[in-house]
Amino acid sequence: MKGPVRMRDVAAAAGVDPSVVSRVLRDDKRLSIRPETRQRVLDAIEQMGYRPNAAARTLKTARSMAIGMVVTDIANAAYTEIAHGADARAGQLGYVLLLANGTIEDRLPILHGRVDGLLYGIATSDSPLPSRPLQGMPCLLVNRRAPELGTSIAVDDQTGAALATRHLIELGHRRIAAIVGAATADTTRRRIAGFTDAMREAGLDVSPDQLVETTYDEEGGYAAAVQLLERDERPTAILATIARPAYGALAACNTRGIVVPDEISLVTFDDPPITRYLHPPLTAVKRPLREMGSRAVELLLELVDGKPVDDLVLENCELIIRSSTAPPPA
Amino acid sequence: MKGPVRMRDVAAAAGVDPSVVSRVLRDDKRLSIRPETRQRVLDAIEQMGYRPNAAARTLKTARSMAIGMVVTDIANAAYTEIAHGADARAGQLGYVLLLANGTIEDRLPILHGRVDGLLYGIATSDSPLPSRPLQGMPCLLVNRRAPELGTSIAVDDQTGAALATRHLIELGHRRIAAIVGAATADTTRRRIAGFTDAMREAGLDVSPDQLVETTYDEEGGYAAAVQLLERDERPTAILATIARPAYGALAACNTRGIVVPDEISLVTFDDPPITRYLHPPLTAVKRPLREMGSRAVELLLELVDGKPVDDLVLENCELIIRSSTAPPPA
DNA sequence: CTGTTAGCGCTTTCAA
DNA sequence: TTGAAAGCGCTAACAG
Repeated sequence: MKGPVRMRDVAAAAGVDPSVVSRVLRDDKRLSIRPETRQRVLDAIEQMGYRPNAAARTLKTARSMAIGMVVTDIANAAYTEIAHGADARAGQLGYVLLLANGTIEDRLPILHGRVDGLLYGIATSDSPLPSRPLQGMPCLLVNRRAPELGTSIAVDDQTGAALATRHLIELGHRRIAAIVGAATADTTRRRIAGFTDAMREAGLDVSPDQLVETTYDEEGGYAAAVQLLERDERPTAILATIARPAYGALAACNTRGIVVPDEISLVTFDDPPITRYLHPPLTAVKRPLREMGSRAVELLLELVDGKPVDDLVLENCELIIRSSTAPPPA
Repeated sequence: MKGPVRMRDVAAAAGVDPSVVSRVLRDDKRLSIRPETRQRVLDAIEQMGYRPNAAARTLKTARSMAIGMVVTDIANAAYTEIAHGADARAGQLGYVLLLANGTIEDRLPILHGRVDGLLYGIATSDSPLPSRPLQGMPCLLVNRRAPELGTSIAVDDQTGAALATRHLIELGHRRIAAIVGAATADTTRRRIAGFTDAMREAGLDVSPDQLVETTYDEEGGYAAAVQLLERDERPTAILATIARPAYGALAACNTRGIVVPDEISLVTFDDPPITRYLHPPLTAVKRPLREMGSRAVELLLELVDGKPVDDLVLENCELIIRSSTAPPPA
């Protein structure tokens, strides 16, 4: 036997026309077929191990039943979490989710004709944006808002950051610092806004030096924390608004023998399993990332159907209190 | 303008035949064309934002120029690392890597006709195996060996585990325990073999109770470590042969106030960034995961070309010594 | 130097 | 209850 089994081979084996096989396969309502004939077809399919060719079907129907997700860093836990949610929902709706690494600009040409729509994340708002907006491919920006780029889905980072900040204030902290991402990212702006809101609510001022910028890795958070810890008036609490820098910040405290939470409190963003196995387990703002993935798929498919879709912001950030936060030292 | 731009639209705009556009696009050597005509074509493509339809091209050429990678857990850091390496290499070779979540059995039908070949990982060797072996789709098993499943690529876990064990022995440890994965996984067998080899080399016996089985998450490692720590003759060193359980084991020590490495040494497998930001930073067996991804792509493409391919085992595991290992307490 | 032509494997309308 | 036929958008061999 040479080459893959085609529909016509199955048809020949079952003694019917290829179109009949097609309709059996697709469960065509308008097909009336004798049970025995249908069974012959099904048997032939099974026995020959026939698999429909997706390319041919896609070409014919102009629908691939696949959606793509492009992320710049496939190792980023937040995005794999989103992808998880997206994958599950896509499956329920009869679609496959295909994940590709890279920028949407790079991947768009390659994905064109392979997927019906695209979910994409961008690292910071100053990363290169799709210039010619996405050429007829329905696209949804995930985890970030950017009106100029079209529809997006994001979580309410502002409320999330405020939640954490209020928790620290309620514990009695006054000197609170925040470790934040690139100033150009809108997530950074929103998290800073949440932090500032909560501080102001409590009658506390936020001066620029309470905000320390970090890169998106552990190293950046470590450096940022060191800078804070070396100050004359060391903060009694740190809100690390990004996960990996939060781990770096924790390491900085541990390395210098500054006991968390006795001497300083620490809050992180996001809640992968490792969070509760750190030393100490970290209090965290848990963003609804899976839900973001599943809602993203729903919105994208509306877009694919040509329906108008509004930006969506998920409100339900949650604060998970663990042992990295406590009242400030006396 | 309705619908996507097709090749014939470009051709019409440039005043040439579609086949000319095709050949310009593919850089056909045998095409002789006046520079000005080529430029007209290129301009039309650019100006109309034309993107070739992958489905049509795939159907015609019977090559999708995509390879798939199916992993059961997209959040597993080892697989995202492998995917990273695979993606980079695929890109160099003119392919896209598409990542899908699930088992190969589930995904194979859906991917058929979308990709030219498939990389896949399986969780443990007792997870359901593809019964009808993959129906003409070139497949390569990644990160595990399983002769009955066809060609595979893996790392030399045995040497890796031996490397770590010898390090502990050289530090003076004698009572060493290992936390290991499911007995059915061949990686588990190989790591146990490496551990045992190194112990025997040093004239040390390995009794079954020095091997504690864990699930593949932090919780399992935590539980396994607790069990070890509560023994009358507590081990002075633990080789945790899986990353997430290793973090759990560390947490167990930290929680109970058992100081690593002063009171007990700990070695982990794999070396994601977090490893050196834990408390203390962990000594680790670093497997060449990226390389595994890139070599996997190379092998798979040989398979796609119908060439025979032997199983490959990468030898170059590396021991990264950090501060979680030290001589045993006196 | 450029156009014609015949499909790739499948779906779907229409006819028998 | 089933078959015939056209064509999705593209490529590649061959003609001109």
